[in-house]
Amino acid sequence: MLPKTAIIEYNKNDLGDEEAIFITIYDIAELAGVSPSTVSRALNGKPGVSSKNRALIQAVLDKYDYIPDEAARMLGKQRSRMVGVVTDDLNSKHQNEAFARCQNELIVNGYQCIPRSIGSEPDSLEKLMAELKRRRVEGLLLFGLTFTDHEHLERVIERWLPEVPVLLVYQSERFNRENVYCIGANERKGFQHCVRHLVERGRKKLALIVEAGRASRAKIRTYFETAVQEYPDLEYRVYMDIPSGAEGGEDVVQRILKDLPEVDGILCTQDRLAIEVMYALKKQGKRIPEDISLIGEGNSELCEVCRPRLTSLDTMVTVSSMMSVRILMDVMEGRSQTHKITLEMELVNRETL
Amino acid sequence: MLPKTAIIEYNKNDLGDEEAIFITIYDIAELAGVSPSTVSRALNGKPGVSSKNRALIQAVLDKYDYIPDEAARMLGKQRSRMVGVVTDDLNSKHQNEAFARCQNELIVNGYQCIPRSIGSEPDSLEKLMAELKRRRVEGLLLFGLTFTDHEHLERVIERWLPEVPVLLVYQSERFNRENVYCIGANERKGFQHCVRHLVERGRKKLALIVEAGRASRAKIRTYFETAVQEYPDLEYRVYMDIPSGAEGGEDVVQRILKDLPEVDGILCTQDRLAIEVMYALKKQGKRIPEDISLIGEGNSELCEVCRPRLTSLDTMVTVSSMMSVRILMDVMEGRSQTHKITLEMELVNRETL
DNA sequence: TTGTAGGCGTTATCAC
DNA sequence: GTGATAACGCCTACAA
Repeated sequence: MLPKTAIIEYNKNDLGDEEAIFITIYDIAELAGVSPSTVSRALNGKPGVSSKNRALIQAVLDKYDYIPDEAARMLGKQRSRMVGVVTDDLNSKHQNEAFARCQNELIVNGYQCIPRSIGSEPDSLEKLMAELKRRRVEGLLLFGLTFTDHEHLERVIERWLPEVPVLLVYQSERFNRENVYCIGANERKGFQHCVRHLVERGRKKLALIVEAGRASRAKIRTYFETAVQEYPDLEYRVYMDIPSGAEGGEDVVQRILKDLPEVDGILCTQDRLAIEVMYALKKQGKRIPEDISLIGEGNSELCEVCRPRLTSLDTMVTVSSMMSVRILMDVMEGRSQTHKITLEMELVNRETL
Repeated sequence: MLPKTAIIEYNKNDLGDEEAIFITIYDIAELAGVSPSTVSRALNGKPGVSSKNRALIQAVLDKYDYIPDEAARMLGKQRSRMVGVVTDDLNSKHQNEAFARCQNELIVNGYQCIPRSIGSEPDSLEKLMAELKRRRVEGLLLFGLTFTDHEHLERVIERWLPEVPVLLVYQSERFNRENVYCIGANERKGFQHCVRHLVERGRKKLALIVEAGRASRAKIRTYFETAVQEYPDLEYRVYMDIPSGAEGGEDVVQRILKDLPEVDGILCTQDRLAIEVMYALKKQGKRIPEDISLIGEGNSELCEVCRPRLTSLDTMVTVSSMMSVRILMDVMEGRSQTHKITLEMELVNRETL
């Protein structure tokens, strides 16, 4: 039925070196004895193709493992169905995982994902956005806590992607631009919550430990301090920029025990560091949680692996990232206009409170 | 100098609803008073443009934040500069991290990354490859240990991407296809190594614990058994498909202590599970490592977080993934033809051997 | 050095 | 239902 030679001829014609040769709808059309437009219609499941032809074309398509060229397709219908996914920290397990999940979700929704990660150089954001514009993204997911200069961010978006929906994940500040959305957790309430729990346990002398490199360091400190100041008889100390390795833990514990020898409640904004602090405290003869309550932040796998198991404030990064694609899709398909979503953090109690 | 109205007119012409309008090299050409081809040459830094024109064009480019359309570009020069990056396990922290790093490395090398992850359905690999062909990938990174049916894999590659270099990461079996490369660790020697270390510690009664869902389960068992059998006076038991949560640990410890009450060396092929085993053993009154030596696999962050710190076999996944992009690039740019790279695993001794 | 014209593989708009 | 024909935006001979 079908002339099997057509493809071979085609290949022979064009084959210069050993370049990969792709067959086109023209080839398919010729093989099926119809016109390219009919093939295109059949390919896209559009009406206006007789079922006889449809079957015939399908047979040829299958036979030659034909796959349409995506670039040509994008150019043809002016539509990329791409969304950019940007993260700001290669080393964050949470973000890497979020990344993987989002990418998957996007594909399920019929979109492609353009993964990027952003360095700390000030113009890298600018470059990134230009790149994304070049690829005609129809949406953008911006993960991360580094984006702290909101005016700058707003300007960059205005310049490069003024029309495409941008979702800021892990960010709870409402933006003014119509095309910018955000989802984040309520840190203020989260820390309030922790302090309240410590107080309810009868803790009076608290310490806050913030790990080095945390972008939201200043805000966190404020949240903690205002929460503590609601209880007049509390004493507290704050320790900023503590490196998160074993040394960092030992060090800060030394300092705390010197400053506040009767410390009985510690809130540490990173699980990894909290665990080091815990071991350092035990080394000093302190019992956890009998003598000192300890709360970490992140609710990571690590909490289950240390002993006692670490009580930790879940910052909802997993939930945020799971929701992010859905939210973006809603916006992109005009189903929703919610510009700001705030999640409540959750204190996951294990054995150290 | 430059007629500022051109763009605005262009926009007016074409603006149906509120679609995003992109300016083209034709617009730039008109604005700069040159031909489109000259703009194209300038854009790509090609010779054959007077420095006067080059500067002029650049000015217009900058002024209008012009960004070329990537789809059109791909279509024009028949080149995608894309490489597919496929992982097989969304939950693997190692893979997610590898993912992020590779993506970054690829961009540094001037390539784009098409991220994918693959499910367990048998035809998902086919679909994936078709998709990648559609996007004209010029290279492929296949991460993962799930790809255990090598003939199938070979057939799929043959069908969809017979010409593009494919690098199998975490895979040490040499393939016959010219376009297939692999990098992986020497598991056989790794396990031999562990057993030898246990023997050197004077351990006589060993247990191997393999976590549930491990694709290479059978091979691992063989490697362990042959290693053990080199020492005639060793006793051993193998426990397969143990779920890696806390319950799994307790359970398997019960079984081991029943089967082999004087067990003094345990090798567990997953850090997480090894740690649960450790805690379960301690609960049974065993001292680690005085009574029982324990070795995990993966050398993950968890090893540092438990007490005693877990000695673990590093499977070189981090190194493999760091190297993978470089290797693929070497192949793609014709610098190398090494089809198989094998890394030696490393036993990282902490406190449980 | 510059411009013209044709091609890349699709989709979309029309006639028929 | 079908098939020319013209976009889509860029690249690249080839000609000037």
